[in-house]
Amino acid sequence: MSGRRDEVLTAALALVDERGLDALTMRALAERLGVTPMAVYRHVANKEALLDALVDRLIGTPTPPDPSAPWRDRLRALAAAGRAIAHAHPNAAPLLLRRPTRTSRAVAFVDAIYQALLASGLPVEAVPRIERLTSTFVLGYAVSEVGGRFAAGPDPRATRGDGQPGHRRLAAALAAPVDWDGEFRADVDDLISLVELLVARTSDDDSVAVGD
Amino acid sequence: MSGRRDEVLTAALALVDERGLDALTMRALAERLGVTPMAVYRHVANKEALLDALVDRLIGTPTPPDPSAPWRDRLRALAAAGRAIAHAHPNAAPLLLRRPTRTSRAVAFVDAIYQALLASGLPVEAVPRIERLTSTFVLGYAVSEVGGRFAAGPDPRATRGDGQPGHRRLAAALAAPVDWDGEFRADVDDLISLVELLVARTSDDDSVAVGD
DNA sequence: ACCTGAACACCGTTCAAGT
DNA sequence: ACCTGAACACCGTTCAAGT
Repeated sequence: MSGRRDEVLTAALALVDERGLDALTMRALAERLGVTPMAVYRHVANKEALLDALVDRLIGTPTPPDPSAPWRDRLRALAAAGRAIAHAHPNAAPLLLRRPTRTSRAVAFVDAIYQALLASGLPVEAVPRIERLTSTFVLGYAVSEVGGRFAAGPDPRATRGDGQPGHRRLAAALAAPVDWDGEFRADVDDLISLVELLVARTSDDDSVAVGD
Repeated sequence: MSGRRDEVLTAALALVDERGLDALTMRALAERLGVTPMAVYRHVANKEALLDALVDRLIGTPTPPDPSAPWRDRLRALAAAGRAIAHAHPNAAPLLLRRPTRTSRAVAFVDAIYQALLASGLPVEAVPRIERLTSTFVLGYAVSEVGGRFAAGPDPRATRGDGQPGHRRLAAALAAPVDWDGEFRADVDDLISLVELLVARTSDDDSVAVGD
């Protein structure tokens, strides 16, 4: 936890931002720090640990929303914050889906989602599941977006699914350019609608069977 | 497209299955094929292309569901098939979220989802978005699952979010073991409920404003 | 069409040693 | 506490050459 470790992580993240994840080598990192490759190992156990520390630093960036705000706004803010991390560091984004991240900052992030979902009135036993559903979607969307998994290139697209009945019927919709910000907001709003639906089902049914 | 290329991909996938993604090196692959490293380059342009071909092979495995089946069943089958790929090849699974995959097999998979969503009555202009929402979730879930992102280890879990209010309120729910198959089915059913909700909203509102 | 052999410019990590 | 230097066992990929 020496002060130097922070410098190492800052340099590592800068390297990834500038030149991509593949360019992050212990040797390149050492060079950027003006030091021998082996000197890096004083501050980080090995490359795996370096990547984990990087994820922790990424997750630690956003500040959790005010717990007194309405739960819908909190969920929207948390989703936007998760996506913003990937946008701020597109090259590092794939790491977000790569590790358990049990660090305290990651736990704090999850906890903020738990609190928002609890405030919605969702039954306690459904909260962890919906948290995983939500954060899996948010991370998956953001990583797909910056990683180019969604990027339907302009020219190949027209002929892409020609023989496919679904693509043919959707030709017009698929030809239009996509507003990714708008799509993400619509998705998050849909997930909020889903939460509301589950809450409504719970209160409809007063003999709620729990457990076993 | 020579017959040998298939052997190369089969060997590559076997290598990944047995020894992990990191063990897939051009040299190790060559050795498994009983050949010089450079001989592999006759059948695959470079390592990137090898990985892309591997993704295509993974996606090509499942057969699309019978188009005459009810759309809900089709969606469930497609989701299960996507998840099954990750379970069959856990070491290769991370590749699924790593590339655009515009190959014809990937397009066929997406098209089957399009067809199911169109059959649900979802408005045409919402179908691509809900397809992305759905497949992002399915792939994200499956990859997280086999990659250990969800795996809350047994002992660290009890004390994991101690200071966190959300975790504290959920202590009982978080202590219970998770049925991942059941959770996935519940998630897919929830997404189906969401589709139904969007369909209902569309027909409620007869002045559907579209476009611009 | 398919494969080899030597080489180049890299990796992560170990060990023993220095200050 | 922090860093160096040499070494080991690897990488992906090029080029020129062979059959």
